[in-house]
Amino acid sequence: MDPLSTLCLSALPPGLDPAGRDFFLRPTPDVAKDLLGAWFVRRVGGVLYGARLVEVEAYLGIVDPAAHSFRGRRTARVEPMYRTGGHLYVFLVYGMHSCANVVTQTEGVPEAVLIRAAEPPRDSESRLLSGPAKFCRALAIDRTLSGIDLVTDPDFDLYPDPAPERRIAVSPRIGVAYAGEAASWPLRFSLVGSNAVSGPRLSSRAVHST
DNA sequence: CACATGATCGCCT
DNA sequence: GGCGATCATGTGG
Repeated sequence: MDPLSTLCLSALPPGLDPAGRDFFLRPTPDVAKDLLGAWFVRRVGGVLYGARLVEVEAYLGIVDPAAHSFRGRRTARVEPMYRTGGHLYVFLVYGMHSCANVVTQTEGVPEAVLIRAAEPPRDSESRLLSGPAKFCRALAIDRTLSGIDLVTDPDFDLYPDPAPERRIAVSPRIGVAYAGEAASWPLRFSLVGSNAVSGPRLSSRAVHST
């Protein structure tokens, strides 16, 4: 069955405004934290689908050994990371899974936020998007969408949370052991208490208020 | 619950 | 040629 159908939205919660360009033209960890609680929405065949982001990671570009753009690497795959903030960068990992990033910062500064997990509109399938590849699968996102602009594309929108949750868990990024010291940088952010967060359950992690 | 493993291929050196 | 910004399934405690 079509996984998208479980993300069908009859209507968005009231009082939401789509993120404009400026939202994305800020330090990447700030954008990452402000993406928590945001609704990621797309339209397919006139129908609205979406989910609420609960876990993200910041990738800091040329100085970040875990980033695909480390040391300015610029290939066809990574090209969307060099565009202005608000674009989408999608790549394939392990030959079978897609992962989606929201590009940050101004044109030429290749930083991004990896979307790691989201909550579906109805709580019954709470783990459907609890991982970066599961998020992409559930929303039918693949590499053909790499490079689209979330700010101007009529079929995609991002609605930041107007009343952000203050309890944000901060931890090291997942799956980047190859990056040496950078593997321990505190660049993974998640909403405390969400059922949809990926990976090991939070237990004794640092919790931070913003 | 914790760990281990196989699947599968585009991307870069 | 080597290896992933992962997931589902399997085993054992």
